Amino acid sequence: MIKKQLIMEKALELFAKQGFEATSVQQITDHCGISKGAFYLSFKSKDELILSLIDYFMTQFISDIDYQVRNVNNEGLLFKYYHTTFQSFVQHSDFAKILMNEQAQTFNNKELIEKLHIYDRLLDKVTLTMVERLYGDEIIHTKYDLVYCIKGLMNNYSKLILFYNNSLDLKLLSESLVEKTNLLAKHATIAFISEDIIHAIEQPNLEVITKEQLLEMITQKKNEMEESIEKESLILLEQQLLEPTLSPAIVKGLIENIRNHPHCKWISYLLRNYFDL
Amino acid sequence: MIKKQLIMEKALELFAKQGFEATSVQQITDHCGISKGAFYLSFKSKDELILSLIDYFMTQFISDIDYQVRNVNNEGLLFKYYHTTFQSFVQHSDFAKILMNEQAQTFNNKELIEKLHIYDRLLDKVTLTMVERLYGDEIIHTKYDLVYCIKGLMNNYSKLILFYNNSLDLKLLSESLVEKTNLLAKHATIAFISEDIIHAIEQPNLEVITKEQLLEMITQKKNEMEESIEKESLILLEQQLLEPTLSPAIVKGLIENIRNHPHCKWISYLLRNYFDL
DNA sequence: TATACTAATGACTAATCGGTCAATTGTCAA
DNA sequence: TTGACAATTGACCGATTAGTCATTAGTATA
Repeated sequence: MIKKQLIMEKALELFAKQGFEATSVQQITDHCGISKGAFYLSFKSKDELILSLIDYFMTQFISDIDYQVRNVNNEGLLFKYYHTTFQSFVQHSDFAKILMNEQAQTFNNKELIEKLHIYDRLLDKVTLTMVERLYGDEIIHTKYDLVYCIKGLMNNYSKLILFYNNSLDLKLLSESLVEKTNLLAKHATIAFISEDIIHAIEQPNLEVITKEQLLEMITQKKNEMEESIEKESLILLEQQLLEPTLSPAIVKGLIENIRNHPHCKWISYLLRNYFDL
Repeated sequence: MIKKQLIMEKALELFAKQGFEATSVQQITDHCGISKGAFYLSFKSKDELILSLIDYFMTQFISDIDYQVRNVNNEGLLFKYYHTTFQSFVQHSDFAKILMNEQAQTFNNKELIEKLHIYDRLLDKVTLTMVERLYGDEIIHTKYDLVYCIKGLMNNYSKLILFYNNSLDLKLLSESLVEKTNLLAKHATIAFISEDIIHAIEQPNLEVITKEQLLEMITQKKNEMEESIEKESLILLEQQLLEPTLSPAIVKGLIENIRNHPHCKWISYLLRNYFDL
């Protein structure tokens, strides 16, 4: 398990520098100081590695943003949304670079492309929730279009952050985008992206996660964790899933406990959704 | 020369479908119905091929946009700018796909990355010119930021056009973006991209083209062209370069004559810049 | 027809890749 | 110390690649 972490870290560096295809397994193992065979003890294939990386970072990223959108009051939410996103990009800039460079069809792995697509839509969903909360009915006809604009602006400025990350002023950038978003939300009338187009794009629905899947994930995570408040909280949440006895306030507190554990961010996100908190 | 065209066309299709790296020279030659050896009679390497494709399309693309910006009056210019761009994208969607997918570091060819960067900046320059003409002094502090927003929005919507190009309404899309651009131009006050940042990014200056380079290009193009009005115009423009005798109006007319010839678009763009028309 | 030339071919090379597996090393209970 | 088992190694395999070049096919001239 430690070995797996090592490989992921070192591979991330190389992928960010050279791209996924251009980095060989040999290079990765050299960089780790292990043999090629050892690599295949931790990962079934090179594809499984990049897949793990995507999962590892995207789940954390979406969980963080979703938490902000759910728990910051409207005043300042938009700023927090942008600022959190850009901070995450800077913090995990190696991963962000991979995501930028390998945007679309570069991978010849269908599973991976679908995965990226799903995370992309989850992010859209979070943004949509925020936009609805912030502007309510006044943007009912333009909300999908607004989400798309936010995404476009953010993508573009993110590129700047990654390639010239000599300490850009993320606060100013976020403020600038807050102003722009408000302008577009309050005055734009001609929407290009309608609900129809969104539905046409989203073809297969996002699968709803079942209780059983949640329980299975929790069981797995428990084994990976050392004894701690987080693990204890997770066990209590597991019991709550099997037999609801605790009050919403307690459940919310338990989820809060595990929120910042890197391995639990995704579960905390899923639980928030499941318990509708 | 015909062979070169054939290879470029067929390769374009394959690159759009599978990506550059994933397409082998063998596949290209099979698709053309020629041998692998024949490929290397037309191109020194696979890299030279993609390089030629980038040049061929980007020069046309930038020339077209630049022409619109220079020759359409302010009323309706913004719409024309967006509409022309999106139409070009649809018309050359195979090339646009390559450009989208292979965005950045995918190519391990420095020359190519630099080339893309240069075209990118040329496009920014055209957009900046337009923005300055449209809004004048009122956006003097926000113009670079505005250009960057326009780019971000356009990039994002372009993706949509390419991947779901089932006859989207380009007119509506353009109108929608016109409205948004006007909103941002007239009401946004907090600019993130300042002139300083632009200068920091643009490191090496865009080289100014010399008269000698222009003459050389014209000589080369003349040999590739059959007898026509376009060729005759080109010869007259060549003489004008060597010894200015014609009035600006005539020069402008001559440039107009060659504007729509696929092989002359770039030269017409360069000449417009050179004669400052 | 014979000659000289160019255009085109495709078998070949050398390199690199992801992935495998027999052999080796390390570990720990008896 | 021994022996059984797990962890680790790296030489090796088959597949694929860009690029080469001796050979052949096609064509124009004398």
